[in-house]
Amino acid sequence: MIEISSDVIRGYNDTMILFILGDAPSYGYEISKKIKQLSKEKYLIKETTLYSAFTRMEKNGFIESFVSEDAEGNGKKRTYYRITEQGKQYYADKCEEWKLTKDVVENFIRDNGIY
Amino acid sequence: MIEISSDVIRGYNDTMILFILGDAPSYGYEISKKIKQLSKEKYLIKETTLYSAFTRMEKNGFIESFVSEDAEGNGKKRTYYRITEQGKQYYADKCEEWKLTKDVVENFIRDNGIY
DNA sequence: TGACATACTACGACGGTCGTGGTATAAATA
DNA sequence: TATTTATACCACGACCGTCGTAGTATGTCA
Repeated sequence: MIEISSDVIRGYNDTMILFILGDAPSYGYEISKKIKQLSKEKYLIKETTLYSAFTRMEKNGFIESFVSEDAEGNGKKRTYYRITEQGKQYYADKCEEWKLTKDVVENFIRDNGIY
Repeated sequence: MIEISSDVIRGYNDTMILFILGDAPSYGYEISKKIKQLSKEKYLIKETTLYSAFTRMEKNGFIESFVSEDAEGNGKKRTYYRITEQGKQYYADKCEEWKLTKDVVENFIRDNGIY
């Protein structure tokens, strides 16, 4: 089983989080579950990576936090994050960048790595 | 003009170098020119990134260095690198990993970044 | 009772990238 | 002849996203 090293993904963790926040505000644990699910179990974001991304992105103005009870109404307080307009712009830029990146990298990939 | 941040490419610089060394041994300056050319001027590897990749990959056994006069026979000595069997295996693994990575990231990309 | 899932945070190490600056030779241009 | 540009390489240290470790706390299920 091949694993995706996090160094490859580096630079796209933020994009994945913003993709999810584009649908609705969410919180740490839920986001990590959604990343797992959307990647078909192929990628699991580390907790520390996730929460430090929150801190960084809030500082950068890409997301905003607010404390709220969760949707199930069980009275639990959670720190939710919502995407900002700036975050949406950043996400759109990243989507463009991805296309370029893909084009570039694929020039250096051989099918099955065979010469 | 959108630029590819190096953080995205991080983790694939080594792969690009090994792709080029898969054809024939080469040296720093030539490799950087080939990366520029193969990426259609969309990616320029930084000199320091390139030379520190050589050091790292030689330590890891992916490449071997040897000093030789260059092909034009002008008597200039250059430090050439050649890919090893281990390097070929690493490159093949990276090609496989790339497919996975692409699949994963694309689940989080929206066309034109629009919701 | 004990394991497991949920929910979050602090701290510090790791390592690839990159800015800065240095050395040296050769060719081209003014 | 003087200067610039291209070639060719390296040392050093800062930066920063990632991640291992560890800790806190609550709820659920067996």
